[in-house]
Amino acid sequence: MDVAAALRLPGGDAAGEGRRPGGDVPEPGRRPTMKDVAVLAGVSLSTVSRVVNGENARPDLADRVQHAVGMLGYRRDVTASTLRRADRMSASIGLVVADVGNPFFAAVLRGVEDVARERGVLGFTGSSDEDPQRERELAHALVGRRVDGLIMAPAGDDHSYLLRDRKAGVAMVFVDRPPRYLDADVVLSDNAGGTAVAVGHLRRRGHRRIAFLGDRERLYTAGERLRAYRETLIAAGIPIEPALVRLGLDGVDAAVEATRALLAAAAPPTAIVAAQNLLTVGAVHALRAAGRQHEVALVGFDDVPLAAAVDPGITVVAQNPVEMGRRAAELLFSRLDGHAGPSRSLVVPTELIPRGSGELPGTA
Amino acid sequence: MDVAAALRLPGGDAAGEGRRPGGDVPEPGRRPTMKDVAVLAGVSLSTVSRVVNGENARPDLADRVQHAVGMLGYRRDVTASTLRRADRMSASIGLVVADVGNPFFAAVLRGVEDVARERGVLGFTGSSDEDPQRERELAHALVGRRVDGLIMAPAGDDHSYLLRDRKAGVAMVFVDRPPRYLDADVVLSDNAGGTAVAVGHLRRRGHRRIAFLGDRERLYTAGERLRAYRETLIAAGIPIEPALVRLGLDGVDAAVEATRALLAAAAPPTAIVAAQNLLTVGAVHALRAAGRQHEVALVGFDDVPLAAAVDPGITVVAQNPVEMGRRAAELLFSRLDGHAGPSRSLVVPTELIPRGSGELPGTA
DNA sequence: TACGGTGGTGGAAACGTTTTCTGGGGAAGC
DNA sequence: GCTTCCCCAGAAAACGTTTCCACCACCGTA
Repeated sequence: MDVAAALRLPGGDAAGEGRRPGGDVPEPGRRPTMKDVAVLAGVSLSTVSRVVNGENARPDLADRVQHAVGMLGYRRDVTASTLRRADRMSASIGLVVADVGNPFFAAVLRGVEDVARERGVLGFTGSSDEDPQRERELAHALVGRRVDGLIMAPAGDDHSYLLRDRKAGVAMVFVDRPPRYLDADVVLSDNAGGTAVAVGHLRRRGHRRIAFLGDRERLYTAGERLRAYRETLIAAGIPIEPALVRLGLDGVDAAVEATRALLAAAAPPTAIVAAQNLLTVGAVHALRAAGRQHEVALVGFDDVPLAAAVDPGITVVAQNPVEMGRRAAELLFSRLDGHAGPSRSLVVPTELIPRGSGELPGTA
Repeated sequence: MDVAAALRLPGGDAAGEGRRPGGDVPEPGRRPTMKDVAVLAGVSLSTVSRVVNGENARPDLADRVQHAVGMLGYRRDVTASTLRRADRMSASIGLVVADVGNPFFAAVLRGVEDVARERGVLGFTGSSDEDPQRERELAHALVGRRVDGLIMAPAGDDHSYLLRDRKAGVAMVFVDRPPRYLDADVVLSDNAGGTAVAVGHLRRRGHRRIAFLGDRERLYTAGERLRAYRETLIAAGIPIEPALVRLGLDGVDAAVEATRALLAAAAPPTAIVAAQNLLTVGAVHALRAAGRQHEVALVGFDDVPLAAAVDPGITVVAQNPVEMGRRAAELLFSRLDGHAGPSRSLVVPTELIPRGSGELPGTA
């Protein structure tokens, strides 16, 4: 029986690539719908829907439907389904991070995917590039695609614009950085604790002149780490020396330049805390270029590949981005499953990994 | 005028977080639709649609609509729009790579996003983990969400299952690896050329005993690099020594182990080619652990951060994953724009970056 | 035998949007 | 002044699906 002809479908000759006479317009190709399946199986549309969704139907009818589905290669249209169904669920979520290409955020995304996969949920991903405006556009674009939930590493400093969407039922979880003017679940690294450990570690090796390389202050993580740096030093009775604090560094090159300037100063630091993965890489390069990598101590925040292979090995305060992503996804799905309690806040611990660079002694 | 009351909307008190009496069920919250806008603006549904889509309408009516849109916070439902519109475009694409968390693929995704962003297109991302079955499931899930196109770094060895979807109008481009049993656009790295350069580079330093660390052979890139390794050696009159070829390595640890075994052998290699980023990292660690990093040469395929900071610096054949992603996206969008020519195949060049490890002399 | 309950079917409405179609109003042309 | 044409507003159908509802057949029980 020629199924395709019966239904006026373009014909399912899966092996027929290129069998068409050359040069004709590629036919648009209609996709089989439930109605097609219903006709072929000789049942009603509703029955097809029920069978496809696994609700119970008369066994013989179910068989006919399954068979027709197979013949036509029918696949349910999730978007149409979402539009109609009572719960409006799309099995899709939106992810906004600073940069998909940054290994830290890539790992976060991976963590989210691990959890989402088990539920058959797919995620849209987008990079804000630390631009609040772009973050907003992304969030709107995602909501417009009717995602069930949003996981964001926000760049902006006002997230009240999301209120309306949350009220409309969009679940949201923030990761790496908390929202502002919006009360929502959040998963953070132990920024302050990790930084305090880093500074303390250097202090115990006798360092007093500890420099700080920081990202743009408006970013939450940068602010937290800077704050902890200052507080830890002050608690140790060491005054903050502004010349040793370099902020607003937005990448490897900026860190190289800042480190070079620090080393060239009249009173250079004996140790450096690099508050972000790219800044650590920059500091390493600058230290080596100056030939002082065995002299000036370094502790980085966030681990980097090959950190153990350089000489000296780079001591870091490692984060756990995959775990952060997983946790964020778990919080999100618990909301989608109906959990309605007050917002939760999780802190994923950091771990100091000594590898050499952080154990160089201070000139006490 | 109380807009919300007029339309039976939940009420837009954006500042009213928590004003609800505690403990009540969070109301589901209906989202305003075009119909609501139409009622408020006192025009017909079609007029709202036209205004929202920027078609020309009477200025005074357009103003009323815009105003109503603002008051209600109306946002168009892209999924419903896709369902109805003639071209069925969703402004969404699907991306399937081996692992979102691998820096190489993360960079590819970033390249794709750069191009997609300009068009207001958002991408779903998923990791196949090199599992053909998982790849298939992902592709189906994406098509079920009615993406306009697919960009895939395939794991499987038969992609004819995508034929039906391509016929139905889904554009597809393959990246990093070509499809099989399917004729489609593809963007590749110069795997063979890059490997030949790597081997030639070592040859010129007098190396004859050059080992090869390779990924699972069934992966296209792994196969290509292995082939080029063999061919280059044979062309140079050097017979392949099976003991020096270690395949099937699926990560850092496997590479560490393989390198350790190579070094411990009776006749160890004087140089190593590591055919993938993670394998390079593993080789570096093993060489250092054995204290032979200044003795056994190393060239890696695909660059890694900090490669310049280790001692010796790691010579690599760098790929350009961001560019690969961009090119793939450009090919995809050209198809979506109606380009109907035969499949195109792009090769993105690689670049040898000498940093020291590849310039160690062979014991000629 | 009559009756209410149960389980499952098919028809039809609905989701939020775009598009086709019909019709009215005004401008232009005779 | 009348016709023709064009532009654009509004009504209604359609996209592919789920859900509501009416209905039927069958079962067990009174």
